[in-house]
Amino acid sequence: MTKKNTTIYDISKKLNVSVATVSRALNNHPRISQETKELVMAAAREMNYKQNNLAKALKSGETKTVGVIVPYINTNFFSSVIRGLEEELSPHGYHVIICQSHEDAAIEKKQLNTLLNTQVDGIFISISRNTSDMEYIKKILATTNTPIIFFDRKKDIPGISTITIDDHKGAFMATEHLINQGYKNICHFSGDQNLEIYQNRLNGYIDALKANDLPVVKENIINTGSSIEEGISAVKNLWKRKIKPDAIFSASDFTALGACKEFKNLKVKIPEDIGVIGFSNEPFTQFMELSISSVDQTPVVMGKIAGNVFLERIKDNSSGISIEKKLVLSPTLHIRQSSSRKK
Amino acid sequence: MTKKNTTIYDISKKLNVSVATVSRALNNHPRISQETKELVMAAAREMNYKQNNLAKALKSGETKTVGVIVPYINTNFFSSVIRGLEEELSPHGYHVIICQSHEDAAIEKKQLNTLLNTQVDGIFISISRNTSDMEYIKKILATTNTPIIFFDRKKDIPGISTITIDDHKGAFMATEHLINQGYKNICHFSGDQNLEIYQNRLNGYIDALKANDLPVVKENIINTGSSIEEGISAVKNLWKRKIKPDAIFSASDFTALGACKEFKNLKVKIPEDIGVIGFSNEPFTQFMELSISSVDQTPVVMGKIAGNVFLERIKDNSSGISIEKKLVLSPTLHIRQSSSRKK
DNA sequence: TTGTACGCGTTATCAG
DNA sequence: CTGATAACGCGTACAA
Repeated sequence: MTKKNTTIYDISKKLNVSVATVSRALNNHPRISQETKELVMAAAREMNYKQNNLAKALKSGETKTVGVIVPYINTNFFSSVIRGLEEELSPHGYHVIICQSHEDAAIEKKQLNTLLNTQVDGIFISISRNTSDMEYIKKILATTNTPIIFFDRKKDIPGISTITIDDHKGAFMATEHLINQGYKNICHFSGDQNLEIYQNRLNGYIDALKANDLPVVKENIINTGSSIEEGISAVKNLWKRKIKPDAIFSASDFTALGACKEFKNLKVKIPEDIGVIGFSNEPFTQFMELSISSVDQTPVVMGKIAGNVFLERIKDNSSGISIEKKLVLSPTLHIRQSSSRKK
Repeated sequence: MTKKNTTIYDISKKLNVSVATVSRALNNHPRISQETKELVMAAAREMNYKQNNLAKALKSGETKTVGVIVPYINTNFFSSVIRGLEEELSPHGYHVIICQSHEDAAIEKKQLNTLLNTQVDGIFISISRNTSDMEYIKKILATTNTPIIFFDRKKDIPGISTITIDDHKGAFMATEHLINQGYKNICHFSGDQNLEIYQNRLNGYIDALKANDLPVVKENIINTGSSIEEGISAVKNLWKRKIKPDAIFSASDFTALGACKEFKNLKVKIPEDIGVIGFSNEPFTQFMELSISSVDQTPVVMGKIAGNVFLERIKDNSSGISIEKKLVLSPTLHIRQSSSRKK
């Protein structure tokens, strides 16, 4: 009762030709007569033949499939990167398998291995918060040809290409924008310092202060995560101080949002009394009645470029060369109401 | 120079046993001595053996991979469904391939075919806006065993299981909530009527009015898409009327947002002068300073249930039975400021 | 308990 | 231009 797919054997039997001929006809091989070509094509259509990519992959060693591992897929940033990836690779016949690490290094490692077992042609990773051990990745690099590409959340490893945005620059721009708006006592909500992106944002903040002859105050660097709640409680603590800040550059839009909520609660006026700017350009930042300034990471573009790096790498691979690339995209500052004090 | 993966042949050669023994040892076959089992395992680890799922799949006919086709992946709803799908299927060893139809029936059809060629074990689809021809899907159903499952945006086809939410109920609840808040002249922003979900929301709205002895006014059903801009312009047109509505039930959160923006612009007070409620429970609806009421579709749950339907179907398949399921989830009403007039 | 040999569906090589 | 056959890596029926 199980429906069987028709194979080139079925076609060859029906037409009394060899499977080799059928295969060649189907692949439009030059040394095959137009006549039989059409004959085969017609039979294939009639018998509803569908090429079995599995067998082809086993033979050729190419699955035309790539894997991508992200912490969670249902965030604006990661789903947008994956969108870009799919749109870049799909026209070249590649499928995209998605895996979630749930911010867990152990799961991430496991996903990586199952992807390798599935013989994907390439793997894209944005590492989890607590990923630190890179030895097993180096081992994979040494024992396989599968290209691994990091995007956004990366570590520097020889042989691995990376696509990131210039977080330092984004943070620098955001901070300097606040300074230009006349804010002088600027706090930073820092995000998880285990990740390079947040280290870079912190450094961008510090360097912008220095470049503008403002003091770097240790107490103004607040260690937060990336949630609304942490933004709220950070502001609560801040407002117990005698000397209060007049601006906040948050490494996350969500903590920025939490801050805005709490400021409203405290009847502190934005942007008059305090300036706020976030990072990521989450959709909600522009929807708010009091729109929140933010740094855009152009995630769809990042995905497309990651896909392109992979395609180039595949091409280079066949010609023997394969040099890692370190691509850094430039972020865009979106200035909105929450930080616009000057007219 | 190309690094070759080690196969069971390599292990068998090294250990001077047959490939069959290696294969069995690796799969923990009962009738194999503990001794050789450990020997093989050790060698496998040492030689960095990775099972080639491709070959296994070709042999077994199961790829342990499913495909999912959605209009776009980077929307909160679809990426959340896919998250649920991945979390349900991953523990069972399945990978998820994602495809985007870009709201184009032709692309959707093409994606479906390439997924079929890749021999996926199942396909999940939320159809595009302009998908109407179902003949080729019926043909696929007739000629292959691959289960196809629709979620959210569906058509009724014998043999295809569907997972949806009760859009009629969600719309009914939303409308009745507005009525209970004392609103009497309620408009509906309707969304694309080619899709069942929007038809059902419209009908839910109409039935709620009837159930509460309110007149169904044709002019109060506004044909909109799902963008902020359309919400804005719809309100602009509405406010040219002599008799103005006092509430809006929008089939989309984005048109609801547009409406709120325009009302602010017009200095119309929400919820005092006009009540607004949307649909989808997009993250931003709760973030707004004036939070927007909405109907939650529980997308992650929908994805998990879709995955579960697939798993059950696979099980049933081997036992010969396979009856389609039509699952309808119940939506949840989230009442927020934009529609809360009574204390 | 272990080994031999075949098949999954394709493509590629070598003959003719 | 076409045909026979090996090979991709694995699991398994059959045999020992």
